[in-house]
Amino acid sequence: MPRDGTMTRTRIMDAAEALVLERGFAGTPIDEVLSQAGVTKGAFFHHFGSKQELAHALIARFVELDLGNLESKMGRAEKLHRDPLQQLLIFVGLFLEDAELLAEPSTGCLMASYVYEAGMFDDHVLAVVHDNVLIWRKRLLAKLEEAAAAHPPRVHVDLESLADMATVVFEGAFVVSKIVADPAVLAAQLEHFRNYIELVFSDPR
Amino acid sequence: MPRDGTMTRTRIMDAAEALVLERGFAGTPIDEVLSQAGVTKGAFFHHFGSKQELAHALIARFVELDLGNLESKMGRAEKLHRDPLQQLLIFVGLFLEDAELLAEPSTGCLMASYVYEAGMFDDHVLAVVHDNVLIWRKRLLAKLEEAAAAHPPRVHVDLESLADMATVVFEGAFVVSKIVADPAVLAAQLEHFRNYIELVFSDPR
DNA sequence: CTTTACATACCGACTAGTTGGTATGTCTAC
DNA sequence: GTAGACATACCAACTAGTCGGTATGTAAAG
Repeated sequence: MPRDGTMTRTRIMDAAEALVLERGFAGTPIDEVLSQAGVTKGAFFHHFGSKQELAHALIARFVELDLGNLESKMGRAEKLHRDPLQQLLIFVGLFLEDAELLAEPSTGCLMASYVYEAGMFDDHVLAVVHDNVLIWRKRLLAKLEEAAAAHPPRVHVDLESLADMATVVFEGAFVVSKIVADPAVLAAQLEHFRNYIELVFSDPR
Repeated sequence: MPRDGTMTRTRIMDAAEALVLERGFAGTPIDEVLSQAGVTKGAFFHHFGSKQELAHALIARFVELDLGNLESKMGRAEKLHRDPLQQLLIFVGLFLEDAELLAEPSTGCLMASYVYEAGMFDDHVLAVVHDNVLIWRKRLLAKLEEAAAAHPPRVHVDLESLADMATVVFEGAFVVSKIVADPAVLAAQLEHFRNYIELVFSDPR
């Protein structure tokens, strides 16, 4: 085996992701990525055939981490309680824990960044984003249906869109958090989301 | 006065806004705007001193319309009912009416588009976005405090972040709606938001 | 153990095309 | 005629991508 290039590749991707989240994909020239990562143009085009290929690598890595986070937290929630409603509340709570540690506004979500430049990417890249959101929907919907079976909702709610609400809260909170330059926005919104679920399914007294 | 240029100016801005929402600001070359608007480079630089000046004009117009929408709907809600909680629910309902008319996903929010390219804009431009979100927060917070006074919340909620939740829902729903290519997302999320407010303030029975 | 062969990792000058912006001229309404 | 509303030609800087070449590691033949 020749020398290992994964270090260089990772440094390029780290620098690129940070820049894309701050300036957008089209607003991030390759040269800027290179100087941030401390590598040369030759190294870049050795690892990525084109800028578009970098875009794909970035979103693929982002989504993989995101799905890992989803599964990890859902798995922990499922082990921490037997009741599906409580599992959901714990699941949100685990994200809340993370959110409360933020010292400055999150750099945002690469998916949203891409969506607001959708015209720059081919369908291949956008499909990764699309699939990820549908996986979140499916995973949360299944859990919501379990919860609804055990705890009949006190008001009528559409469960599929309630599942989507998780993604909506994250994406919306990222945007607002950046606008008002306040890292606490995400935690506060997650708390409202948890409240809502609790109120919807709480047994009427 | 010689010929009226407001028509040309508007056409440039309309074309630019559509393109920016689809491809981002950096991803939208002036030439593309020109061909879409059917005007020439001379016309463009007659109306805007620079591309950055176009960015400012776009967000200023967007925010002005947005604030008009806020005030208009809040005003209508306040005339349709005397109780502040009901006013809030009607307020959200009026946005819901609009959302239900959407035949395809909204083109999104220019503020979010700018935030995900924040590094491209000067503080002057970003401040317009910041101020707008704070105005929404202030307006809704005042109404929420009235509502809370008349209807003590059944659970503890932070009213300021609940006010922000309106913006969060819009921004988040725009993103998700675009990702899953479904115009119904916004209406569904607004309904959840309305439900939540109702559940929080509903008098316990 | 050393030489040869070969593969991956990387370098940096160069190019073809694009982009924001300018310079200058023309037309039109008053 | 003059001032604002355009049009056309043009430029300098930038950008993605290329290309010939080098460095460094593995593996097998001698």
